[in-house]
Amino acid sequence: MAVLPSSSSSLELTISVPGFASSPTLLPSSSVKELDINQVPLEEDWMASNMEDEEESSNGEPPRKKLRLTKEQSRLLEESFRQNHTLNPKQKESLAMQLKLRPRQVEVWFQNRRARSKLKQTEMECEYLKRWFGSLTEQNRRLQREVEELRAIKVGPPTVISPHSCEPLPASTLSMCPRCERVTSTADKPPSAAATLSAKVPPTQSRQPSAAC
DNA sequence: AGTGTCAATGAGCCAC
DNA sequence: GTGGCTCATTGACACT
Repeated sequence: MAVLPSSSSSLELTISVPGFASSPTLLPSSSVKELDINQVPLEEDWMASNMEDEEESSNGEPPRKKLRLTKEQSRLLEESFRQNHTLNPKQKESLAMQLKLRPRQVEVWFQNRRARSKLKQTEMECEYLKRWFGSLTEQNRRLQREVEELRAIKVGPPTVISPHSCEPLPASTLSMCPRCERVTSTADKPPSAAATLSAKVPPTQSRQPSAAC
């Protein structure tokens, strides 16, 4: 599932460089100054500053900088992310050129973007499972109630409607006519030698009217 | 000051 | 060995 990017259009590329100030949007009190990359299009300068960084990083205490991608850069990255969640080296290179970023930065952005995407997906799945759990709980409650009701009905002695008197009769008074094999009630008639039915006969079955015998 | 966001880093795994 | 990935974590910065 693709996560829709937040769209924006303005272009403002800033990079935090300790000791360097150029952005008017930043508070003057900020200790870390901003370098507007849009105004530094020279490849050598950019490369040179990168080389400086690498040199510095190998020599002990590198002041870690925070790059903030511009909206336009983010937009382009999101666009290419929508097309492909991974980049081959050539795509990475050309995208980096286009965005005036290092290929490594593009790569990192895609890695982080995939991570964010996955996190969002997981969160959505979590939400979905929560809702599902809720509905299952509700369904379970309903079924439990139903079971309780059915149990309550079953507790009383099973009764049947007499085919003759149309009155409810205990099912234990039912018997089966040996000749026609129809259910009759001993309560309606005097007891006979016919085999008596046990109360196990389901009431629904014994409610069938028997006109014979 | 506390917190959230996100670029960046490093470790570990895997395929070639 | 190299390169690419995921994952956990760090640290800079913005925002409240």
